[in-house]
Amino acid sequence: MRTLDENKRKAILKAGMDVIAEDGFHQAKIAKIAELAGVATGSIYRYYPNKEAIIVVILEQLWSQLAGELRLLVPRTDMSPVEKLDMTVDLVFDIFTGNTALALIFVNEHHQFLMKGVGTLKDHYNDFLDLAESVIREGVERRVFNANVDIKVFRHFIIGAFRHLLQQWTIEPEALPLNKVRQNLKFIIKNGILLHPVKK
Amino acid sequence: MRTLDENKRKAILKAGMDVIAEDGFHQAKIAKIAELAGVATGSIYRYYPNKEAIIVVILEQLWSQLAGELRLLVPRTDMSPVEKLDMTVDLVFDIFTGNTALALIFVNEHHQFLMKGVGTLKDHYNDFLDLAESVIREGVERRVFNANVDIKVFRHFIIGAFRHLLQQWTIEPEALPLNKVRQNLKFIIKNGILLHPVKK
Amino acid sequence: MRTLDENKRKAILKAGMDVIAEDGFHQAKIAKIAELAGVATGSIYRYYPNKEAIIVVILEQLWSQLAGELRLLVPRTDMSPVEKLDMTVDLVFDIFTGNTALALIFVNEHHQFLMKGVGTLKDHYNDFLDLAESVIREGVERRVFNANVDIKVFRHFIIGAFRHLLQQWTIEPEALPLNKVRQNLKFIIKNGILLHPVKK
Amino acid sequence: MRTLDENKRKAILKAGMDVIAEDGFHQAKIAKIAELAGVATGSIYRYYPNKEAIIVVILEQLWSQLAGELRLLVPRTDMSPVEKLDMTVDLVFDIFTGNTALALIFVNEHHQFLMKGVGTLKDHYNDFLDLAESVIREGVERRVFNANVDIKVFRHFIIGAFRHLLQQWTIEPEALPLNKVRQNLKFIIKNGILLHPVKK
DNA sequence: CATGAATGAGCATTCATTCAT
DNA sequence: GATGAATGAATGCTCATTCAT
Repeated sequence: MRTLDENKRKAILKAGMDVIAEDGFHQAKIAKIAELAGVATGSIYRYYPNKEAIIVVILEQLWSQLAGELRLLVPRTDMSPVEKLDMTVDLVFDIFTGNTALALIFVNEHHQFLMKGVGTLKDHYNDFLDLAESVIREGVERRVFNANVDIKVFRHFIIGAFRHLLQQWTIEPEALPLNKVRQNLKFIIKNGILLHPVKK
Repeated sequence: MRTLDENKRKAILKAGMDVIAEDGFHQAKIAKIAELAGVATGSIYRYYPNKEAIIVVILEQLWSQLAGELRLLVPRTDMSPVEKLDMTVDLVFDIFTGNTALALIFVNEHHQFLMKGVGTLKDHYNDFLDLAESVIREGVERRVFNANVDIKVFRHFIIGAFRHLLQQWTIEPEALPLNKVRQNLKFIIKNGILLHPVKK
Repeated sequence: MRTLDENKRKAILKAGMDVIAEDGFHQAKIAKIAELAGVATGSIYRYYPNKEAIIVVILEQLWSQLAGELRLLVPRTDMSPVEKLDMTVDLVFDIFTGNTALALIFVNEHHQFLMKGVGTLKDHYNDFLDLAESVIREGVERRVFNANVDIKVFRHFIIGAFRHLLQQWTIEPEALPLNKVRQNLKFIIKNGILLHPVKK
Repeated sequence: MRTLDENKRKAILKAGMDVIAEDGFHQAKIAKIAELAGVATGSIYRYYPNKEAIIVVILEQLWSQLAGELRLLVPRTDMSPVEKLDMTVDLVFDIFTGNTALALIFVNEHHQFLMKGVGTLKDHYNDFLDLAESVIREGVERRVFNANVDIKVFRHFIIGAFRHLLQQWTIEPEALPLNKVRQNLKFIIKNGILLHPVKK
């Protein structure tokens, strides 16, 4: 009989998210997470095998959700590649807007756990990347996006730009409102900085 | 009279760079740095007051050098804003090409020490950012760059894109050769992804 | 539910007392205290925040107990000031007789922690001193003790004499039995060394 | 040829006295002593084999000097035992008045090095104690001092009282002027606290 | 299942002393 | 003799994880 309390599992995840966002993964103390979740220290280990598992689940859920939403977007025939690209950006912005803690974790911790290859995190992340890539590819095939731009580079380009902007936003949210960032980001990735571009 | 050996100081810095790049700052052990540098543990502390000072000096030198080079570039009248922008990107790429360890430290550790506000790191970094901004501004004023793009956002945009691409490069250098990255980056920030951009 | 074991807390205190008495506070090693107490190194820190706290509690208890006993003695109307003075000396001798370790800690370490002003040590110590002073004062008021002797000096005088005698006793207990010391101390503080005193 | 500079030797001793008085022996750093003495760290070891030797020499000189002065006092036939006792107290007070650093070292550090039995410290100290004892003994034999008081206890009694009063004086010199202390000390050791002593 | 007390490996830093110059 | 750079042993404390209750 499985009597583990799913509410408690979620409470621990939420507490873990807040504490890790605030203190960073290495500084985040299990005892503090337990206290915030309202459970005993030892109880954490009934729900998660170790501290790492907590953040991995957080990140897995993040990319799993984004991949899921993008999966619905990709095959739509009622949208142009440009609209899909904009929409992809919106998906990502939306998930972090209003969840600063999650943003901080993505910004600061995501990379190291991706590298470690723990759990299914890499799979979910690659799912998302592949789907995003297919959006670009469709644009290239339909001669809307420039075929000279390497898709792989472009993909990393956007993610990196986004990550850093998000990081700056968590530092000074007023100076860098997400709406402005979102709008500028969309514009730049499509048009670049040149006022009179000369495409060949 | 025996004096502090500047070669030893450099050896420690180099060893610190390698170990920190490999293990990350928090996991980097002084004993390992000392061994790699060929000095005794305690000798580290004759040259640097603590572990943090080592990485801070590494980062200060990085930005100090970049700011120095950019400072020479900015006032040049024989180059167009576009050329200056390309050149700025080159400066940054050049310093990391052939120094994977430095790239890793920039990618993984720079942010936290910038936030801590230790030493003159922030000053050097801001110097660089301000100079880069003036390149953009000149382009806008001379109606080469699009005035509708927020300069602050654009700046973070490039840095973030660059940082992430660099990170990916350290992971799989063959799949993402820096030359290709550099070329694509320059292109995208100038022209965006659209094949037939519609500027207003 | 497992709770902090008060027996363990006492065992640590006792072990701390023995090790600190033997090696001195600065040389006393936490690992040695833990081993003597039969607990793990880290367990020490569940009961006491740091090494200093251990000795401070030891000293607080010492003076707290002495002040408590003296507090009962001071208001008694069935005893003369002389009897109270003798009794005060007895209180102090009694607490150290049979506890060489405590004596050593008082003799060697008390002063520095008093100066540091950690915890409530100073309060308890001052309580004791004030009560002792009131014994003297009563004697002076009732014209049994000499008003020409400065009470403050006299107080330090006794404590110092006692501390040093205690120190000697810990060095060669046989050559300086506490009973003999106690008796002589009582005599000298009352009568001095002169055979035929000439009081004015 | 002995070319070691005796002025330098004295400068080190003086610097050692000041630093040890200020920081305590264990916290006193050789580098700080060297700096204060105006010599290089390594030079200290040309004059003293190790840190301990410095304080031992300081204490040896102290007791050697006191014993020397007392040695002249003891055989004098023009003074009564009471005068000699007073004079002995004066000798000791005089050496510390105006040398707070030496007082602090005597108060805080003397005991531990006496115990260690390093150098001739113990000999000089015992010389002094024996001479002081002979003063008392003379008083007892001439029926001026009370034979019932154990000389050994009395000796420790005075030293302890003195040490503690000196310690208090270094803490709050204004509240406890040495003149007042000296006068009270002399009075108490002779007459005790009783207004109407009843000697048997 | 829940609890929280117990565990113990792990590490940056200090500083008396040495010794190459 | 003088210097001061180099050495490296030594230790209090943290905290993720375990496990007795």
